[in-house]
This record gives sequence, C-alpha cells and structure tokens, in this order.
Amino acid sequence: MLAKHKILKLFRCHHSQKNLKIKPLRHLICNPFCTATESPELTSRIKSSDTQKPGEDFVIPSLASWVESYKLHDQTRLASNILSEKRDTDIDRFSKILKNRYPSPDGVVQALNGSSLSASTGLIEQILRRFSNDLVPAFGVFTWAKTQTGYRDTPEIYNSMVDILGKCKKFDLMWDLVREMNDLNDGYVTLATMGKIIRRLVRGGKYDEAVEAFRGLDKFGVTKDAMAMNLLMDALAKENSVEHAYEVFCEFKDCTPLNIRTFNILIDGWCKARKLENAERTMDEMKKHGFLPNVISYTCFIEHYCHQKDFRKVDEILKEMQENGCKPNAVTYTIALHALGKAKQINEALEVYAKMKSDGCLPDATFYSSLIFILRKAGRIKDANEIFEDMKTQGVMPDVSTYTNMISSACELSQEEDALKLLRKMEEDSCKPNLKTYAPLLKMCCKKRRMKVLNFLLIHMFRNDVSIDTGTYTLLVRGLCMSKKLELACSFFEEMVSKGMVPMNATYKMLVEELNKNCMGEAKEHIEKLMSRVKPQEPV
DNA sequence: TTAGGGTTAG
Repeated sequence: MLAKHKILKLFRCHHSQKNLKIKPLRHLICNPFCTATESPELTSRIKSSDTQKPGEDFVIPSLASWVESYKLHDQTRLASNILSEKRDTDIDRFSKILKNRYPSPDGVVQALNGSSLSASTGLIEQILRRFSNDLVPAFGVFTWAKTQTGYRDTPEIYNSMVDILGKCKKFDLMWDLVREMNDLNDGYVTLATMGKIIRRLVRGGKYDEAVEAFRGLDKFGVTKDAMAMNLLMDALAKENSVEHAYEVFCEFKDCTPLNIRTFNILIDGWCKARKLENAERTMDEMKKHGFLPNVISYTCFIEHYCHQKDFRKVDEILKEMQENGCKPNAVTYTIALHALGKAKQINEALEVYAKMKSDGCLPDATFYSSLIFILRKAGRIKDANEIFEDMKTQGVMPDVSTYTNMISSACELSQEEDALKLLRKMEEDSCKPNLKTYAPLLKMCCKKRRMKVLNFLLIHMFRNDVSIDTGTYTLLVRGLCMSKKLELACSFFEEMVSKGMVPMNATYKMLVEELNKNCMGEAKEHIEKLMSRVKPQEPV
C-alpha cells in the first residue's frame, strides 16, 4: 500500500496537470540490426517481402544485444546437436520436425518414427503447450508418444489433448479420446476432463450437448455434485447464455446440492446480461435457500452499476454491504476504481484508493494494474511508472497482466523502447508472457514496419511456448496489410489456413483488396484459392 | 475453484 503522502501527491499531480497534454514522443532513431542471424523460415518470408523504406526497421541500441542474443541463441539451438542440456536439445529437434507442415497427424507420426527422439512427460507437455493452436503436430506427437515403449501419458497430458481437440472444434475426436481415457480404467477421466469438454462445447455453441455431457457424468465415474453443476452453469453464463444456465439450475436444483457459488454464478450472469430484476430475484431465492449474499454477490451488482456509470447506485450497494456487515475486497475496489477512471473521474477514482487504504484492504497486482492503467490513460505516465515501481516495495509483485498492461500502454504511446524493455524485464523476473502480452507488441511492429523486431518477437513467443491463435494471425494479417507488407501478410494468411483456422471474412476481404490495389494478381488468386477451401465466417 | 483491465474498428 502506498504511503499517505504519496496518495496525496497523486491528487496534487492531478490538479496541477489537469490540462497537461502528452508531449509527442521524439521518434527513436537507432542502429539497424545486423542481418546475419535470423530464423531461417521467417527470414525468407521477410526477405521476399516488400523492399524496406529508409527509416524502417531499426532497433534501439540498448536493446540490440538482447534481441541479437535471442536470435543467435535460437539459431545455435536449431543448428547444432552438441548442446549440454538434453531436454532443451530434444524440444528443438521435435520442433524442427513439427515445423514441416505435415498434412495429417499420421505424417507427423511417421516422421517421428524415423527420428531417434524419445518421449518424456515433460517434453510432451511442453510440445502440447507450444503447439496448442496447431492440431496436426499436437495430435501427431500425442499419438506417436503413446506407441513409445516405457512411456505413458499422464491424465494431465490427456486433458491437454482433449482441450486442444475441443479448441479446434474436433468434437468427435475429443469424445473418442475421453472414451479411450475411460477404458484405461485408471481414474483418468475427472471433473477436470469433463470441465474442459463442457467449456469447449459451450464455446462452440453446442449448449445442449454440454448439458448432455453433464447428464452423462456418471458414465465416466464423475459425480454430479455442486462443483460439476456450477462448472456447467458458469460455462453457459460466461458464453452470454445465462438463460441456459438458469434452465440447468431449474432442472437440477432439486437433485443436485447447491451452494452459494451456484447463486452467484446466476447473479453475475443476469447482471452481465443487464437483466437486473432476474438478478434480484436470484438474490431472494438464494436467501430462501439459507445463503446470505456475500461480497461476490454484491460485487456483481456493483459491477453492473459501474458499467452503467451509475455511481450513486454503486454507493447505495456499498452502504447496503456495510449495513449487512459485508466488507468490500480488492476486487470490489478494482471495479469501482477502473470504472471511475474510465469515466474520466480520476479524482474520484483516487478517492477509492484512499478509501481502500483507510478500510485496511490490501491492493493486489490486479488492483495496481488498474490504477496504472487509468493513470496512463489520463496522461499521468510518470505517476503510473512510479506506482509500478512502488508496488514491488509494497510487497506486490507485478504479474503477467500488470506487465501486459504496461506494455500495451507503452505501445499505444509508440514507446517502442519502453515496451521492449518491459518484455526484457519480464524475462528477468521469470514472468512468462502470454498471447495478450505479445499482441500489442506485434501490432506496433506491423504499424511501424519493424520487420526484424517482429521476427524477434515470433522467436521469443515460440521459445516461450506461446502458440499463435486465430486472433493473433488476424492481427498480423491486418497490420501487415495496412503497412503494405503484402507478401508477408499473405504468408501469415497461408500459415493460418494451413493450421486449419478459418480467417474472418473481413480479414480476407481486406487482404484481397490490398492485393488488387497493388496489382498482385497471382498472390490474389492464391489467397482466393486458399479461402475457397475453408468455410467463410461472417464477423461476429 | 462464483466477482476485477484489454482484444479487431480505422
């Protein structure tokens, strides 16, 4: 928690800097990378890309050696087998094989059979993470590993594979695998497995099938308890289908034990769907069942009113909580702080912070992230950075989302150096970046035509086992289109399709239009051919 | 394992 004088300083700053505009940042002019060591595949893509204009694709001197070391590191690993750490060598050898785009998992199996590689649990886990959006290599490795003597998949590995199949909407294969797990008769199928199935089915719009999966839990030796039912209801409510969640509730409430979470899931669902009367009715029903509303129940309502910017109502709920002896927690305060910040009521937001402190509630990483976010949005960069530094001295370590937020803000402000330094800092702090961390960086590279930094980021992602998903490919294709890096845009489009992903119609149209404008008839035909093989999807 | 930012969009 910040000392009181620091909070006061934030208030003072706000008044004195109310009309302060962010100064346009000096464009960073830096030394170019040396060109010798890039990842082979991307280099060929980037080299075949449009000719670069002067001033593009520079990197900050203070970061050049880091970026360069990554690339050297990567190439050494891929090129040489003489390395000290066996596991690291193996993951690279696997990756090298898997990066050949085999048309089917069988192709992968054959390729691996022809190698001298052997399976181990840690290795297979890592590969499934690294290729979690890439069904053919993932399923190929998984299938191959099962045939290896002395190796047996753990339930966790099976669960990861189930999840990947569900994510790629291969529901039949997913069910086959669950039955296979069940046939092992060794307690492989658990609620964790069925939870993945239910969530993937719901996300694929298969609500009825998800409910059926719940009904059939006993077949897999999984108990239909409150936890299982909550899981189903939560999946439905999160997918904007609180009505389905309510149907489940009505159908099973008499034969399944309920707990306070069951009701809170519904309350949250109704609040998010802006069906407030239903949320209130659920609150009454909850009391009838002998459950008193807790901080989560109230916070759902607070979030609703924050969303409506009805801060008077928020105060009312807070008062009601106090009357009922229910204390707001860090989540409650974060919601209020963030909403006030978004509504440009910075002083009121900071009052929330002061109130939190006086209430003796400790902020966590997410709270600080929100505080940093709203300060940066208000142009208070220096204060935001100070909070970021200060949170560590307060004993709260920045987490992935804190870093992601900082990186995202830096990218928005075109502070390339800061953004990359933050990524390096994450590495130093052993904080693993995820797709959301990379997204703003990738976007910035596309916009500023930093192709070599883009190359570096893609290697960085791969080494951190972050698998590129449809959204990220969309971002890359769109970003590169806008920067007229059309050949590269095409190559990402192709890679996306080759992984079985379906590009959005808008993305496809944008690419084709740009190719048309630039008289790239051959490339256009190629893209059209690719698209005709996949089912076009209307943007949601 | 019920509540907390942002996601493409110009």
